[in-house]
Amino acid sequence: MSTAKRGGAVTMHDVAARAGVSIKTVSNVVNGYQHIRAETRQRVEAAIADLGYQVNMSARTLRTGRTGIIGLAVPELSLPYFAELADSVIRAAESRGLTVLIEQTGAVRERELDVLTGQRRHLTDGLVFSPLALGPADSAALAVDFPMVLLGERIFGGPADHVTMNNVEAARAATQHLLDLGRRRIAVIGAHEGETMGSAALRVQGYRLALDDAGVPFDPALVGEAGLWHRATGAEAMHRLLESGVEIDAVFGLNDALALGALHVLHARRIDVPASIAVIGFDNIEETGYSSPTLSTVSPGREQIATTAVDLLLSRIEDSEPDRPFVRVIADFEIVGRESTLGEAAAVPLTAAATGRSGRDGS
Amino acid sequence: MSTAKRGGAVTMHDVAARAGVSIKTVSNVVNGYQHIRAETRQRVEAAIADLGYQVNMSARTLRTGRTGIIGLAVPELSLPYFAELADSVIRAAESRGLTVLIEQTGAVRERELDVLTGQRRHLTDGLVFSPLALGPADSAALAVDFPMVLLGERIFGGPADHVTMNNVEAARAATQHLLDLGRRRIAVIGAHEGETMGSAALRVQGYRLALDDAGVPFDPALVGEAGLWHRATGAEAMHRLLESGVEIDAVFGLNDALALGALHVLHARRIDVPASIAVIGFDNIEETGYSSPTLSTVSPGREQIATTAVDLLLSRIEDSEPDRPFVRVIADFEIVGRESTLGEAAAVPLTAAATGRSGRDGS
DNA sequence: TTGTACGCGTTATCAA
DNA sequence: TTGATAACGCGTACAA
Repeated sequence: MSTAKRGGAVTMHDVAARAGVSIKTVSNVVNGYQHIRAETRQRVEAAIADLGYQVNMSARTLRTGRTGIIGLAVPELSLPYFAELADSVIRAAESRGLTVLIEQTGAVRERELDVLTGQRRHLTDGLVFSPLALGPADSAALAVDFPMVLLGERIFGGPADHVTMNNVEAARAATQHLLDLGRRRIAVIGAHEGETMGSAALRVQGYRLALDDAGVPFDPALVGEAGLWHRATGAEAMHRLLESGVEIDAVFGLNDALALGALHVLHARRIDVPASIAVIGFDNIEETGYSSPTLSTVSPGREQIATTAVDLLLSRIEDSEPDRPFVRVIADFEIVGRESTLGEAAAVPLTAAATGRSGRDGS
Repeated sequence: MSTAKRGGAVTMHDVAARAGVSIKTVSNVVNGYQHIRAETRQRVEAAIADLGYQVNMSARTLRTGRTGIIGLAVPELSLPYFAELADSVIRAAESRGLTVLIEQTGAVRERELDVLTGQRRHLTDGLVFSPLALGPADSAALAVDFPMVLLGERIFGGPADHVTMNNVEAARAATQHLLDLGRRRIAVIGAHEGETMGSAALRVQGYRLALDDAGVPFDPALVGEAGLWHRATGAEAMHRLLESGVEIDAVFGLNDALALGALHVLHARRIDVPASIAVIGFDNIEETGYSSPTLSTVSPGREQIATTAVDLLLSRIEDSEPDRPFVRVIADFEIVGRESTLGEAAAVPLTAAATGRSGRDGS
């Protein structure tokens, strides 16, 4: 009936005594062991209900070495994309009987490294990790001896399972969307100078490929740097671009926060979107459906990413496929056209043609 | 050096052997016990570093009964307010050496009750709980035997510590802000029919008090219901109000998501904000500083709420003040005036006069 | 100041 | 099908 925890928790011994069986039998019942006499099982279950017994997870963990908890390390929950991702991961984990422990790294390299070695790892059976600050040079640190799945493409050949999306193709499609609307002076916001492997570099690469295809020359003056992908940095980058006097008729924000920051600045300056400048983002966070104007974006299949990551992690935890090589799963994407590129036409939101691709290959 | 976890974790015994001391001495060093010879301590620390020893949390938990983890139960992380709150709680907990385990209830009553009795409670030392679906009738279920701090005002005299804000006064101030601008036909969005104790009821109450003070008659036709406080429900409520043909010159969204949904509808209908209709929200989520127009709102002192909640919980966990009665802490608030009420004047965001109050009283 | 030995509540091994 | 008993790794009396 009542749950006793503080002050004398009820243990298997108590249940065993009450049911007149041994502790082992109680354990068997609790763990769904099959070969138990129905009558015995019922007695034990009655005793469990009477006493309000609940398994002591610490003891079970100590004994089995498994906690039933997985870690999720993200930069910050106050970034909507990661909050929504966390939501999806928690749901996916829950449906598989797992609990999620979230860690915020602040996208700080040192803290990202901590996540790999810290005490908290002992509380978890595995880790879903979305690194932002680590680079190819940290590849060695990622060779951990516990189950881990990496999200995002920052570390390419890392010694772990990866779930990512086709950043190059998705960015290319987003840029193509702008080109299809007749835009030729397309700025990009959120580039990372000198980076070669991360999402920023890959998305810029897709942007350039689309330009090339269309025979539009690449103009470095149209590239806006932004280290952190926040609304504030997007606003600053947009501001700088406008101040520079360069001609612009479209903006590709490498994520939605950047694009929303840019939208904010354009609105403040009374620049019409999309008539004068069209804007597209990346991530399809919920907010993009409600901004003014609503924001066109790339939908990265968040649910798919979350469930795939949890499943891959679980297969490592359970070691169901012992020597499976590390895989890289590429999630689908989709261009979502809204008012910031289509104008009135998108007032009743419609989803543009799916240009997603997916695949799965060893790595 | 290297972290060994799988395949033969290194234990205190290994460290003790390596350092040539007993396991007890290792334990003393690990736990910062003072009376240890410097030389001994160094030998032990060297052994710990050499072997890459890390404490086994499960064993420690089993022994001490404390996990170092606190639970945080919120409706969903995809609601920006709760994502930002979780961010703050995680930071506050971290600075006090605690880890946070987040649970999503979906604002479903059954799941909120589960949070109080489920297995997960065994993984945590206490719970910070933001219930939405539970009502006064569930008061008994809240009389739990583990440390808990409730967030928000839904259950009034609940048998637990509370951290809340002065919903009535804050809503009154928000409404007053609109009245000060000369608005008289102020709609409110997010009301909950029949509710008497929750945030919705209290905020509506504050709204009515402000109207009374100003001698503005209350008009039920200006009240828009919205069960869930999402952007989508706010948009629907705004839509219904406009369709009803009632005269409106301002809108008070009981939270920011509702107000942003309303803003979206007003924009779609080409209704000028704030010239025709001024809008104010509640929560001061980051998005409000970037919407078009930027959204005036009530800032509830999120950081203060988070740190206070964690501190109260910690005092219960450590039982530092054994028979302290349950307290109700009321956090400060502040009206943040932005473009959606002030128009151009707020183009360079400025924070309006702080009208917050705070207090702490037994309950 | 340090060591010995026991117990926290489970699961697992082996016999019965 | 069930029971007795030994770990799991750590903290802590109590002893030295």
